[in-house]
Amino acid sequence: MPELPEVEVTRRRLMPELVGRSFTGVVLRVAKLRLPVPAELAEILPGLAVRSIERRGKYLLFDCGCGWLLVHLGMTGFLRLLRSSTPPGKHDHLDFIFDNGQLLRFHDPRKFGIVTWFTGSPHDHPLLADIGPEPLTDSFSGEYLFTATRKRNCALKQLIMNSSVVAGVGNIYANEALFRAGIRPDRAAGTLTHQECMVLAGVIRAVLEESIGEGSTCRVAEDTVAYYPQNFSVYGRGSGECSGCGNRLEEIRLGNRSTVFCLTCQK
DNA sequence: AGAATTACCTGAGCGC
DNA sequence: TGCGCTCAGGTAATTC
Repeated sequence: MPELPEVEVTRRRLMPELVGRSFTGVVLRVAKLRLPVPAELAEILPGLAVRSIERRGKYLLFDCGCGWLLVHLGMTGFLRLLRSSTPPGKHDHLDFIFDNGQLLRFHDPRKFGIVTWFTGSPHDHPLLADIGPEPLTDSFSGEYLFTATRKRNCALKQLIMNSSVVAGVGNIYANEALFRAGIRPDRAAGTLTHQECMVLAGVIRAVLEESIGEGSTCRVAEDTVAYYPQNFSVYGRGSGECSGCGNRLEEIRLGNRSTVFCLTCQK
């Protein structure tokens, strides 16, 4: 389940390997992802070099000069760099072959991912145009969050998971951030005080940065990938005890998403 | 406009 | 052993 930290770690891992490299080929085995993978990639990409790899929310953007390769890992997707002779396995839907004998392989059992191509400005792409501020930049702040929560009656957790409010906060880090901020996930967003917004914005940034810093959330070895070896305070601990007070954690569903919190520590 | 619901997909885990 | 069920969850589309 790649969330923003996993996507960022992937970006940082791929940058030094791929920037300056040219595509020599594309092997498309399964095109039916969340959006169809355009077959034209095989004609477009060869000869183009990767100038940079950027990230917007959970989307990876490979800058190819005349256009962009847009990749989303969905729920179960990941990208691996392999020798170009490595035989594909199950769910290895797509390979990008590079001029140094490496291939970038897209693997995604649930096919919730996206691989597509576009030209023009990322700001204008329909998948990217409405994404809110990046939580790791100054465009996301307590002040912003205070404004964004005014007159909003939805549950706070659903609001911070709304990508048009803030980019890239998924279920895991929404649960974790609210626990650390001491705020109940089912609070109506509009009831947050200015001070609570300041705390929450800082905590969202902190949990994401810590996860990126650990770098271990997306550990990629030869042919094994493990997401989230670290321990979470509340996520996945529905029947466990609160690390703060020892009381039993509460598990509810918000927007059909598993939501875990502490009735004592979160107000 | 905002909020709630649904669709997409496969593997793991469970009860029987 | 295996069937059928539920759950996991990002996000766009749809509906209210």
